Amino acid sequence: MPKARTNPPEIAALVLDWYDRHHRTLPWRSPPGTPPPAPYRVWLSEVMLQQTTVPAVKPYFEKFLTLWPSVHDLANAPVEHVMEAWAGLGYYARARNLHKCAKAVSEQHGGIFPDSEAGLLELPGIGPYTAAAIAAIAFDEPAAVLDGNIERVLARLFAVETPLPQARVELRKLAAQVTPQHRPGDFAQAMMDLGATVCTPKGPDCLLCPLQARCAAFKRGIAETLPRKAAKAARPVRHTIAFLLQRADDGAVLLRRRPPEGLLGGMLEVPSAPWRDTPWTSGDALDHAPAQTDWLMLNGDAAHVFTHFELRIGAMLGRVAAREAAKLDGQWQQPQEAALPTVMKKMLGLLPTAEIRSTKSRRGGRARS
DNA sequence: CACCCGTGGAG
DNA sequence: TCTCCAAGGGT
Repeated sequence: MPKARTNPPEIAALVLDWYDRHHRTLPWRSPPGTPPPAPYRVWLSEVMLQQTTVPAVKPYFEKFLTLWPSVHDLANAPVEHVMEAWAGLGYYARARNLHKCAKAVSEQHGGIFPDSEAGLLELPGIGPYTAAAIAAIAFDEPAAVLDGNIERVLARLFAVETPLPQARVELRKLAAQVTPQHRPGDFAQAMMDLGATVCTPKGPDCLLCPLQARCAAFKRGIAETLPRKAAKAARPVRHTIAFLLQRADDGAVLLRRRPPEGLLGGMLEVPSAPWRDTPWTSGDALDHAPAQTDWLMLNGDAAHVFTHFELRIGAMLGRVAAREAAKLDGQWQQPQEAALPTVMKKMLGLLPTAEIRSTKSRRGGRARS
């Protein structure tokens, strides 16, 4: 177990000094040295930022604050509305847990977030990283924050050559050693900014790094090779056929609510044949159609990449009269207006252009592929 | 620990 | 086109 060769307080001082000169202004952040943002804002931003980039989060953060200015507002909102507002951001369990957490804080903590790392850790959707980040940023607690950025900075600073995820034990220890008692929140954000803008995964800009003189990996010329990681598994391909069923009078499409857990849990979906590892023929897929009608195979297709598999999507087009539509399970929405996960929007994107508009003016017309 | 869980941007 | 991966959490 390599020992830190540098003086931890010196590391923090260098990083904080760099942060004072280079910090970025973000909607959920207070400038260095000023009072921290409300815990609600810190929590909301940290959950949204889990495995998600800053540019992707910005508009969602603003939208949520407008819709639900306080944790009570969010707690009192129907979970369906929260899922809808989250649509497109990904990792939908976060939205479910966000709502659960808001209810817990609102109803069990009087609307006040716990101010300790341990207390925060007990809330839904708040894991080790987020608990430490909120404690440090919102409550000025010297919690050791460790995210992907900080892992990279520390792995390089101390030349940790053990591959992830095993290296985490050591990295946690190093994070604790380096975390200062003073301005721990600014320090955590500074380390993450450093990782995001200077100590980047590829092509780190070591010449601009405030820690260059202390960086063991830079000294050995191996900065870019760290942290080491275990090889990833190949991504399998799965196949489905989307059933684009339109209501004849207004062009609305049939959508269904997915089960609450698992992939895209709780989100709306376009009905589709089971996602399997072999391609479908139109005949086989029809066994899974949501209604008996004339189905037309469309020529277009689409693909969507998930974390652990790729989905290839064909589509069939069907049409039912309003009276028949009312009998089917699910809900009818205009294709452009539905708040859907991206993969479902791609399915709707397979609708022939003429079919997306209201079909009122061309009733009886036949779909073409 | 291993696996599951989205998305879009960068190189 | 393809690979990597971003302020991780739940199970």
